[in-house]
Amino acid sequence: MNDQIATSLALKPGRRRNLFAQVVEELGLRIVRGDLGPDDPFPKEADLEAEFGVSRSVIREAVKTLAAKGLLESRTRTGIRVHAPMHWNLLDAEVLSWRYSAMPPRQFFSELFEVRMMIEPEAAALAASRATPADLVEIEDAFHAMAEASQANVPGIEADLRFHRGILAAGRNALLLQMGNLIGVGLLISHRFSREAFEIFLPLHGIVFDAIRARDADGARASMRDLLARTREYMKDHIRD
Amino acid sequence: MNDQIATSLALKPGRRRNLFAQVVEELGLRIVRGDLGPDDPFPKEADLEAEFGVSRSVIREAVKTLAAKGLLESRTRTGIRVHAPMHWNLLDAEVLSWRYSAMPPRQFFSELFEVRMMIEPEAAALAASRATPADLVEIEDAFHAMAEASQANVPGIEADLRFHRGILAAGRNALLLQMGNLIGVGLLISHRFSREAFEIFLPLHGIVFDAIRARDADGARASMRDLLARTREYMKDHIRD
DNA sequence: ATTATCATTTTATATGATAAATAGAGATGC
DNA sequence: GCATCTCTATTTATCATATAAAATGATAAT
Repeated sequence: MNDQIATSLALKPGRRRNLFAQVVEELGLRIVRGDLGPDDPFPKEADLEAEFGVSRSVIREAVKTLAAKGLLESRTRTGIRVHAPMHWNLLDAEVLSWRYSAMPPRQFFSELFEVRMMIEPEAAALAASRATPADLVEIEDAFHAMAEASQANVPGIEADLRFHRGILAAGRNALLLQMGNLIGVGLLISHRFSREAFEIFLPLHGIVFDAIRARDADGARASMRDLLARTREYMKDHIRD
Repeated sequence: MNDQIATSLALKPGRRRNLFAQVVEELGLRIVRGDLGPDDPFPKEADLEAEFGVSRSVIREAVKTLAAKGLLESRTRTGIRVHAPMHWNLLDAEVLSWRYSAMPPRQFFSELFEVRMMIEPEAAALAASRATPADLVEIEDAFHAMAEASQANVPGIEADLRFHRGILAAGRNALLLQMGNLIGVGLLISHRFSREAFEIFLPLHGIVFDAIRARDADGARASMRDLLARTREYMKDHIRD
């Protein structure tokens, strides 16, 4: 096989990642974009081999990966079928990023914040009741890293994520921690469309942390809600599609 | 290869599903149970082949599947490494079910309801504002199916799930819909430990639906919160580990 | 009209070979 | 000593080919 022409058609020249990852990403994007719907005939293994110019193992492993994320299903004789969007594992980091690149940023952001608003204030309240000393240290560390990044005028997105994840972790509920991916993409968007947001909202993070450290569940909930609501308002004017 | 002895050791006699699915489940369970932690040396491909008595393709595809669910990572030369639990896709239906079978039911249930309490009341409120006529029909249908199942004294778990999923869908936020898996497992537990719960809480479902149909967001939120809180209370006394 | 049988298509599994990546050992230079 | 560089051995990544199993839809039998 090794059809160079087909290869160059489908596989980007970013030749750093392995073939498997490239095929997964390309097919994942096509599905999430809606190029390939549940009713469209999906190419069978042999066709995908030919199109991407890769071996059967690569195609099969990519298909299994997408199936594991709920994007499709593959059965003997039937072939490959795209699943309806309700079956997709939307909280999976990869699926989330494909979806981000396939949706208008404003809509994506609004959907995302709707869920964050449900989860994070309650998570902060739980953190206030349950945080271990180690949890508090982690959150405080992250906050200091944010402050330093702000001073040094370097992107503090990583520290920001650590801060929010730290709060989720302190809630001591593994399912909550799962929402970390959402926050990650949310921050990515914020930082992409506004450099200032980070510094503007730094003090509000401090208020959240103080409430958690003071074991003030209601205060933690309220201040987290405030932080998120204000960020959402602010970003409304800064995201352009 | 085809080592019959090794095969019989690891693979259950439930010979209905294919080898791939059996290996995925067995390894998934081992990881979620903690038999294989992030620091333990994970068997390499060749060892897994030998242990399960299956070919490389099956092992590789199983490993890719588990990697797609965030349970592990596989790299050249390093081999396979289990990921820390914070990376697991806990909302994936399969991972959720492995986790359920690996945790004390009470703890699992409590963790699960903590998140449902954050999501579903707000989802109900959103549904009250946003539900399309078709959404309302679907929710009502599901409710009637629940009522019929109750009358006929047959398990209405499927209708119950449809009801809750219908509300999530009516919230018109794809990320919310993702929580459907949580609800599914939650119902499975309820129905497993108590046959009566379903009938006891049927009327409360009706109240939620009425509020949504009346476009009463606050009422929908409150009644859903009530339904969940009471279910949680009730189940507290009925789950035994 | 229902069930049984069969042919065909597609994925599932097995195997063996080569390529690529990289952790770790060991050599080198300062 | 300590850093850096080189090489080697190990492991996964990829390719190629063959055979098995599953399941759909047609066809035949009852």
